[in-house]
Amino acid sequence: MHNLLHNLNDEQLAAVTLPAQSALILAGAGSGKTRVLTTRIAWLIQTGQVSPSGLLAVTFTNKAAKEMMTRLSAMLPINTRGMWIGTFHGLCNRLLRTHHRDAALPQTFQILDTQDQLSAIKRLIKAHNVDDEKFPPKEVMYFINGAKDQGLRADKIEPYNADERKKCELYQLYDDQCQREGVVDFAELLLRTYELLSRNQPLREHYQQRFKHILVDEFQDTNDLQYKWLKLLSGHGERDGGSALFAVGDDDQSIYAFRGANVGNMSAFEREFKVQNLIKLEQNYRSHGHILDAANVLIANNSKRLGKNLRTDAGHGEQVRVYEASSDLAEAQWIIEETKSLISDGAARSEIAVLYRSNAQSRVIEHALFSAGIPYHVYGGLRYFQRAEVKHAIAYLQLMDNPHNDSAFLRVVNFPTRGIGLRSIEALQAAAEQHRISLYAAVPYVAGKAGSSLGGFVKLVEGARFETQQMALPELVRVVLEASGLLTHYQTEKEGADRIENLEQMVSAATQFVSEEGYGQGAPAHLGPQAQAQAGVPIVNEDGFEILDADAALPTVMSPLSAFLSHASLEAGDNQATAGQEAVQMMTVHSAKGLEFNNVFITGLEEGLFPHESSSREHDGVEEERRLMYVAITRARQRLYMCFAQTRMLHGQTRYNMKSRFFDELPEESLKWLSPKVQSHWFANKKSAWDETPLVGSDNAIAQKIAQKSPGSGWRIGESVAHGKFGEGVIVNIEGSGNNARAQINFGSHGMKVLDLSIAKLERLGR
DNA sequence: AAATTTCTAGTTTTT
DNA sequence: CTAGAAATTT
Repeated sequence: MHNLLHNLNDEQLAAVTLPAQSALILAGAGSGKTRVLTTRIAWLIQTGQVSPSGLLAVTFTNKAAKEMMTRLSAMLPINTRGMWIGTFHGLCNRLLRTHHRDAALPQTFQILDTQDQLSAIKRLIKAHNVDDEKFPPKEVMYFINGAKDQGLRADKIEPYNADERKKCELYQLYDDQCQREGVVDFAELLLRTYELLSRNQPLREHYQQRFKHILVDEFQDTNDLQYKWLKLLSGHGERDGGSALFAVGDDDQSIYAFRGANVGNMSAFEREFKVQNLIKLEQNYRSHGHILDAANVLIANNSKRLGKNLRTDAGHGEQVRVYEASSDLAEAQWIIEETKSLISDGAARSEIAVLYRSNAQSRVIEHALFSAGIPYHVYGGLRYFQRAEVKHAIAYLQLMDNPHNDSAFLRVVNFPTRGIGLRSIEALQAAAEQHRISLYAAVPYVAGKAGSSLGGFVKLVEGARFETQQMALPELVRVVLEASGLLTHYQTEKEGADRIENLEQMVSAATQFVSEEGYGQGAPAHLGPQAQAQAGVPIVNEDGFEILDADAALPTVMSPLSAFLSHASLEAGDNQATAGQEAVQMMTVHSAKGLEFNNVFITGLEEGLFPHESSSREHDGVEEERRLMYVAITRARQRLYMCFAQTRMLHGQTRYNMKSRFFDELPEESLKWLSPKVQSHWFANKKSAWDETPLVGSDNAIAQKIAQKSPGSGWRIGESVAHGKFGEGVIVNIEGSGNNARAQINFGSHGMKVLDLSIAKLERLGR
């Protein structure tokens, strides 16, 4: 038994072997968080404290869930497939499929991804003649999702003003529309499950008693609804004790507030669950000392922290290399040079990561890497199931499984084109609106030519369903690709080769899905759970309430087709981990979270970019940016580079930025400035002046000197200056001349100022 | 229905 | 500037 616990440090061991009570594990970057989580599960099972079916492990990404299962399989000889390990959304999907009746959903309900949701809202706004200038669909979507993420239905929101009242109305209409169509969005999966369990006592108690242990990864990323969901499921405040909730997270790596994550859940959890077991994992196994020092010193500038300090046994290692480039192009060029020398020193390309704050920054660097002939891989493009052609194919499959999905209907009713134009659709929408039914169901109500062409489309879908009745999923997919006319369509299109390839790939995706998810290879794709079920034994509880437990994996509650469609929505496919050739890894800092590399470049460290300018407007925005910087730094194992540029093209305009404030928050001794640290003759001269005369006097003297010597003209755009009150800044623009010359200066955190050059006391920071 | 022009927004992302 | 959507023309 104890081999499991081998090689754990004291902190880790303590966390793994905690008693069955609520616990909060503050797991620093690179402290072996996943290891603790999986070993804890293995230990609980191996010591007989809980059976594999008695615990629930929740993650945010499929990748993390898979990783956990893989590691667990390696530790214990158990089948992890049937275990309750998954994402919030995946687990909710499983519960809702099993209890679809109680949740008031059709068994074949479908999941809208963000694109589908947006188009559904656009449709709604149009149908109700709402001004989309005043209520942009995106904004309405954020409003709805934001409300759902807090667990709020439309009728529970107290609108601030008329606009918000309208949004609530739209929210309600949207929910009605989804209900009619038999579709749910991502947030709905969680909210619906939450409501199901809170309203249905026998069901709730069943699952509460079942899950003796609940383990949550990345707890700092939970939103309000997810926290409520966990509280409910753990039976907090209901039964004695409730289940043991084991939360693992790092408040310093909370970087998803913008999508509803609430770090406050960590302290709320500690308080509300009266957590006695708080363990900090502070031993870092990833980074060398200077890198860790930089991270520690930087993050200490944040006020709202639970408090944690990483340490390493690895020794200081190299200093962080800092480079100031004259332009974004020069920055990219420098990255190329350093990358080349890393590679020639034997570094693997895949161990070199270039990180940036926003995607727009990747272009220049990509271009430079391309010109230099260095292979690279950019993370975060379109994912497989998001590609237009794949979404089209999916839409046909969706219609076969649930014809009332209007989003799917509209996507393909005239694609490939079959003479169903705008007027036909409008007639159909009118009929659907009138009878309050789906577009598909409204087809018989449309008369004339439009009616017959629409009828043809319905026949196509029905025909495909009939034809594929006895087929296994991969075969079904192939038939639908043909019958829909998609393959033919792209064959005739000149640039359709890639798209055809993607469509073909769907057959193999289906094959892989069927074998991995445990569907009998030849099982008919349409076959309902009843026909397949050999598991899923009904459970009768004390009240005589019959529950079909969502016990075994999905095959018992879903047809292969439904399951595949859920899979397509919930797991949009990897764009990550294209572990193809050896390539330099390029990604945003956000997507670098959880990864590590021997060599890391953090680029574009400029005020306005990183920290991003919009962060200063948000509550605790700069603290979040600082955490983001902390995440970036802690990705590096051995060598870390930081760089910034004096000028940068952004939105077609040249911008002059100051270096990031984060440089002032890093320990001097851990940094090695490769370019001269903004010192020139002027600066040097100024220094001697400082020595001779008191502060204020010297400032004045220099300002006068400047004013006399070169009234207005001596300054140039892009130049760095310092001001007694506003600190360091960059001249962005100069207007007027002579004694009237005024300069627009970007003082970073102090904002943009326009100063009269003959009056303002400016000193030059040479470049 | 396809091709062309015009407009417009422009952090971060998973499910 | 520039990608992607929307509007407009052919």
